[in-house]
Amino acid sequence: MNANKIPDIIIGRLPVYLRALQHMQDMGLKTTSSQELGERVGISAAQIRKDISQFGEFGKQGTGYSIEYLIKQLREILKVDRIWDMVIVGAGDMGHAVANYQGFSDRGFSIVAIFDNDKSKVGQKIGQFTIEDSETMVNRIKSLDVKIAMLSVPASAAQAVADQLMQAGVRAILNYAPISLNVPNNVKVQYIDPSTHLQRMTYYL
Amino acid sequence: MNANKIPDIIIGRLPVYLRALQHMQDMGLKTTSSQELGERVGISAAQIRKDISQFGEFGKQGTGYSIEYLIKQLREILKVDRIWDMVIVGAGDMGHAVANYQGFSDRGFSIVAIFDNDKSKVGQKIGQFTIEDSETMVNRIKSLDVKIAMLSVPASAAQAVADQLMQAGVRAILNYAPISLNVPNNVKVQYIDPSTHLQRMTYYL
DNA sequence: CTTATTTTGTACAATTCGGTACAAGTGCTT
DNA sequence: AAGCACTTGTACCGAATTGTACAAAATAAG
Repeated sequence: MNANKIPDIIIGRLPVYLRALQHMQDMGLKTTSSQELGERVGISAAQIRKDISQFGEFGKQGTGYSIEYLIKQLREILKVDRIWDMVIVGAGDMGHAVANYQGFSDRGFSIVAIFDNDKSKVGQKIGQFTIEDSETMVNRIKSLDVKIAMLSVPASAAQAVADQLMQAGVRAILNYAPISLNVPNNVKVQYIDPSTHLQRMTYYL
Repeated sequence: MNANKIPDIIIGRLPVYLRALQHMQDMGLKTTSSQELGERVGISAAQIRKDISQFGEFGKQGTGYSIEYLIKQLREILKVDRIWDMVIVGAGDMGHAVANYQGFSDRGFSIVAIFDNDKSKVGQKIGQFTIEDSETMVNRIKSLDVKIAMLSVPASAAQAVADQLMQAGVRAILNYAPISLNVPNNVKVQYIDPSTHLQRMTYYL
């Protein structure tokens, strides 16, 4: 792996490649080519080859890539060759749906705690989790040494909660609240706002 | 407004600007500058000016932009100066959460029907909606003339359902299933896969 | 009325990104 | 063992995107 600075945009495509490769592996395939992978994910073969070659020579001329090996490499590059603990803040409908989602463990993530500031929710169960009080959140996250949080609180509370999360040592936030967060450079945010995603498409209708 | 082809990447930023502007309006602000807006959304002021100026001269030197006017313009550009009907396919946890989400109507969208292929769910209520049978989906969507769908079925079913949706005339799909969809050029897809979003951040941790 | 301050829209420059094309390696067939 | 089909990794180039800088317009202050 080069010590070069890899562009964000490339890093952003790797999880898509990884997801497609795992799907192919589940279907029993052993090898693939940049051509085939490209058709699956809707990206040109050359782009995929160039992206992957940023990190090493993982393919073999004439035969393509070993799916198992490429998955292993991508998981290492993306640091999901391990399990990351996460917390959820906000136990509304979205918090519930995310907490019940079964798709995290296969992809490198595990929920370890859920918080809400509504005292009437505290103590209730979501699956195997018990909703904890937001007031205890910062210390709890510190003691669990959690670096990733999913934020599913109302927009009006999102920045304040994000500030608390950062104070607790969180470095990556998946933000379901429909508002842009202000964070320093060493904290990453990804946004999931269905209305924003939809508005990106209506222009073309 | 120029008839020029506007790059996707610019269209993608407009909903973020719009969301921030609506937030500012809710706070009672009347005008803003590219500087202020940029700080809010984490994009350079010059970038914002250039993006907006693609569509016309909406600002005034010395004072900036009227928030109300700019919102109006952006809503027209993005075609959310109207209400788009949408359907949800898949009434699992995520389908439920999306169906109960209250944030669509303010932003140009309205859910009109929910489908599932599980006969035991058909007829059950989610909020004011009754889950309908997938078998009736294509004709129902055609008769409702719906162009936008949210896809919250398992990955294994997603492509087949997407094909049905397109057959029914759907032109924009918000895909919650963790798989890349194969669609023709005249159909738009946006992806919401929390694991993929998370994997985009772990690289930097 | 004049001057200082703010802010837009855009010309120009720099950088980043993606596509094209191909040498070279691999395996298969004959 | 020679020829063929396939595929990678990369050099090169053009396109797309972003940053810099500033003229011009609007307002505010004195």
